[in-house]
Amino acid sequence: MARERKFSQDELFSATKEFLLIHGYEGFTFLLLAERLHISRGALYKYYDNKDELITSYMIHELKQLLNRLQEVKQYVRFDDQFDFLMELIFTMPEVQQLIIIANQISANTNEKVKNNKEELTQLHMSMYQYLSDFVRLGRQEKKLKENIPDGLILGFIFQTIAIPNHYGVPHTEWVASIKEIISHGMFTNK
Amino acid sequence: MARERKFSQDELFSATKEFLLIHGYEGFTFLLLAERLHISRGALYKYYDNKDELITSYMIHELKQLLNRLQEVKQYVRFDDQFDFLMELIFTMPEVQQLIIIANQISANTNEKVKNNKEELTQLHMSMYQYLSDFVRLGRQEKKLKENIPDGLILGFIFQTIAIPNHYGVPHTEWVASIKEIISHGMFTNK
DNA sequence: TATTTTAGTAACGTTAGTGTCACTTTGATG
DNA sequence: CATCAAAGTGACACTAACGTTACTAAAATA
Repeated sequence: MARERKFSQDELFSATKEFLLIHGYEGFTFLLLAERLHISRGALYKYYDNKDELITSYMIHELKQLLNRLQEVKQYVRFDDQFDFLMELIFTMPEVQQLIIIANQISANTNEKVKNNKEELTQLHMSMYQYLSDFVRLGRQEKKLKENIPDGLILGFIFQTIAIPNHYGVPHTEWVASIKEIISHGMFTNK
Repeated sequence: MARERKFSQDELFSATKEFLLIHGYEGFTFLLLAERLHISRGALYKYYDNKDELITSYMIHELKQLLNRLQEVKQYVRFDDQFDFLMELIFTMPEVQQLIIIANQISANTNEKVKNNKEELTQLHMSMYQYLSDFVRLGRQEKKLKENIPDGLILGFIFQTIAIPNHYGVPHTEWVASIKEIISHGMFTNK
């Protein structure tokens, strides 16, 4: 290496995440990022040809981390334990859902690197889906999950409910416990 | 009137909705809209000073419609019936959640009209919240809702679950029935 | 210490969106 | 049919983001 960088990849990616969540795909710019990192806009082009390449690279990083932690689910034998683990995991990365949606706005691009990145993202998605459908399969084997509810909805509930805004600042543990309660046994009493 | 408009307010608003959902707040432009309506960009400035004013006006229109239909909830006396009505209603406007989030990106603006529009939107939100908290109160009175679950989460579940993507194209009635089932009694069997 | 390699800068032309304005078009009304 | 008011146009100046490039700065190494 000839000269030290003024910023770390970690700083770059966490700023990327922040701005993507605030401004969305179209509102995300290299200038914004450059200012945050105290470098000039031009410097960023040393590493990424355009924002699609940067964003997809960041998303690969983010999904790899998620996948890494997701595979720990295998350590749990019983469905209930897998469920608890999954809920905890997802609550540590509540923005991932939204980021995936934002990243999907990246259209078919002429850039070769972006194409490759998008393919890698698809692979990562599929790996994630593998773990999740194993989880559902286990639940069905153990007869823990109601038979008539489609797989996609079971996973959808688990992933979507973390995005419910906690407007009134209910304490985290209480909030999570309530969500797990509803997903498991509903919000209705049996009266 | 001196001359007929080339577009109706309905066309304008439905295009606005479409582009907002596709491109988000920052990606929404007057040119996009003008092309869709087969008019020049300049013509739009006859009606709205800028995109914030257009978007807030559109959102007022959208929320008024929702509120209009929401107040029918009063016609139902029993909590269960109100619940059914609410679920059906929300499923007819699944994008409203996302649109509200997008509209919230509009920052404090110097334009007086935009300020007024934003205030009107706040009012509409509060009216909506009134109906919804009446609904929750009824559920608690009838002892239909579990006591330990916070209000915000009950409403959050109802509003958030409509955004779960039905990737595998489960038929609508089946999908809605399953969502109601989970919200009411959970996805777990009692074994 | 001279060389090489990488990091970063600053300026350029380009493109796309913004808001404005003088102008033309259209159709209803006196 | 002349007039007027609203609808619509197209050009203008401006700004912000884009991607490129010739350049300078810094640090490792030979």
